[in-house]
Amino acid sequence: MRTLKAPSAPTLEMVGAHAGVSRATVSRVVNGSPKVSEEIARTVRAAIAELGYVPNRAARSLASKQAHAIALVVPEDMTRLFGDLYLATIIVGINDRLQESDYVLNLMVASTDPHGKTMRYLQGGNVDGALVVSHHTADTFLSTLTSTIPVVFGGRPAAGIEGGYVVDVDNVAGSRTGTERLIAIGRKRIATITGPKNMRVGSEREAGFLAALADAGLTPGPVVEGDFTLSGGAAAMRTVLEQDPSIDGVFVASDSMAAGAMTVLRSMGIQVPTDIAMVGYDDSEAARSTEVPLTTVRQPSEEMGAAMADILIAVLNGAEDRPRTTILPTQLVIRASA
Amino acid sequence: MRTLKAPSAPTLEMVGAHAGVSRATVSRVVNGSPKVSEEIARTVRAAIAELGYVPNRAARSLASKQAHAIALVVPEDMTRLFGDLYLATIIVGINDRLQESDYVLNLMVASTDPHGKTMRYLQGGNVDGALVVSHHTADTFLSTLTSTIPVVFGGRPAAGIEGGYVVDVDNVAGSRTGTERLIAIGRKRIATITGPKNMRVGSEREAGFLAALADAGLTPGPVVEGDFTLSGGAAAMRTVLEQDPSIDGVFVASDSMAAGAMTVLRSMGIQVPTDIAMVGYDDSEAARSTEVPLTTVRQPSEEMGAAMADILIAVLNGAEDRPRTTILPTQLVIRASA
DNA sequence: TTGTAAGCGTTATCAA
DNA sequence: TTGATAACGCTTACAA
Repeated sequence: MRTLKAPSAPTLEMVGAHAGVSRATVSRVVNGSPKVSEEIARTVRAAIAELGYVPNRAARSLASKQAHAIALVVPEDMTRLFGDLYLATIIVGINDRLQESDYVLNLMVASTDPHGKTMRYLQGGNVDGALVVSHHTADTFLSTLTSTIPVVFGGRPAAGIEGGYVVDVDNVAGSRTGTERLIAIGRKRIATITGPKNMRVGSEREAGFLAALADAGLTPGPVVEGDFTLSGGAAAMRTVLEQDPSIDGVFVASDSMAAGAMTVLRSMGIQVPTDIAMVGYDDSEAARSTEVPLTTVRQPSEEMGAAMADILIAVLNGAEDRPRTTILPTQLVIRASA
Repeated sequence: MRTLKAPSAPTLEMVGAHAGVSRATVSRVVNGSPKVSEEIARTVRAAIAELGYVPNRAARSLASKQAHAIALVVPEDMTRLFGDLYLATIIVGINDRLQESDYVLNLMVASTDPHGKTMRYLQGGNVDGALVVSHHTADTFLSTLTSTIPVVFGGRPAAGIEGGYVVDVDNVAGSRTGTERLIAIGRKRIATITGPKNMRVGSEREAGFLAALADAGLTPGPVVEGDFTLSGGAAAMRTVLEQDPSIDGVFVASDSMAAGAMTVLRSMGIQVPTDIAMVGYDDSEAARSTEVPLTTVRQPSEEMGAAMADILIAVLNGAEDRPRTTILPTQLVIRASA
């Protein structure tokens, strides 16, 4: 049952009274001002703990003209596209860092109303900065944003977008490393199943594959385009085998496709990795669930989220010297398939 | 076109000056108070438009004691577990409704610090209500919340949790429908791969399966417990076949497991649906990516998010008569596997 | 180092 | 129907 009048949340004033100091002093302690004697600070902290004081964000924002909030902007299609852990994991990474700050995350799904409320909200001083999970598909309306508030993109945004910081994964190096694994274990006739070539990730991963082979002086086997789905991977695998039944290794640009490809090999009685070694990409759950556990290239999604948050917070704190682009390394995860 | 010094956002005062009225009147117009003469209202609206006035959320919250914010609380393990579209889709649904209101969504990943900042933040008047995506796993610390602010759970929370509203999916009816599909196409010897039995969804879906068979007067085939993963589904499928090689249908409690199960059938040369018909659950991306597109039971995730938001907003607007529990129906999606 | 006091932009209570 | 005028809880010069 609710009391007639809920005991209102403790204020600075009340904490001050409790600790025998003024509200200003409490404010200083809360904000970690150095000019407070350690003794008083201790008393105040005790009072804060005892009363369970939490700063009122509205009041704080009003007085300081800072929102103490960060927007997480997710293009709508992302929410539909990304079944895999990508988004969720990035969020975990972001959250990790934000938890230590006193910023709050405002989730905005963009594009339901691209030019209206969302933008006005973002530009209206309601958030101090924005994190955009773009995965290379960012809408251009976001470029307006970068001139108003600090923005960090996760994944390089579309070409037209100026300004902002970018955290990205080195796709070329990643697929190069994956391919090199195949070369290192002695495979000579190596094919690849790529992502859609009109997607940046698709072409970048193909580039890394080709570069690794070129460096090793090997001629590439069949290069077949896939669509990042399980069935697409299966279909592509069949095409690869039609084009060249003699291959002994295949680099597949996503784990889902690799899982599909593996079922095809299995059904044809081709042994992995004995007959054909296989390397995937993503280190998603699929990589652990295939019959032969998949050697794959891990994307540091959680680190990516953490880096995005770190950069934005640093910039909000006045860091001027941050590089505009941060490239995170990928990591080869060796399992049984190669 | 930008001035040297960004002109600070227009305030009520400025709009008032522009329109020749007091700030109070402007406030009334903004909030649609009926007691303003239409003529003045028009003038004020013109001034608002001309100046591009947007209310300052912080000031408004401070004065009205309403945060105009809603927390979306996601237990941390959810972010790890739910690769499938479940979470993302619910968020889309929530967002859909919130976009029309003037509430903002605060994303909170719970449990990094269960008893500390998050709870205090939630209870400190920083949000007006909370949406908890519990999927039956809600931590009990959330029960404290329900006595402070309105809470809507998506998925029935753990037993100990009192209060709050619940939006849930009818799992029993869903799996019953899925199983009935198998029966309808003439299968007689039907097995099931269940979810973990200690999870509510797991046991509920098993119950629906058994109920459908009982109604049809059929004896259940093997009932094997899975873990909702692809490889778990594969392993369970092998167990099913060991226990009874003669089955002609299988109801699988998640699409991921169904995908895994299907690879096993395929590798054994068993045709789907000719030899064994299969029905999955979730209608996740996996259902469209399997070799034989999966007939499956769709969870209305987006509608679930929308319902959660609707209910919370209604309650925040003073609705007292809302039922505490809302059950959403599932839907059978027929593809090729059954 | 600490306290006083003036805002921050709204809402809401009174009078007028 | 309108306009003054207090709050709301916090930050931040400015004094002490």
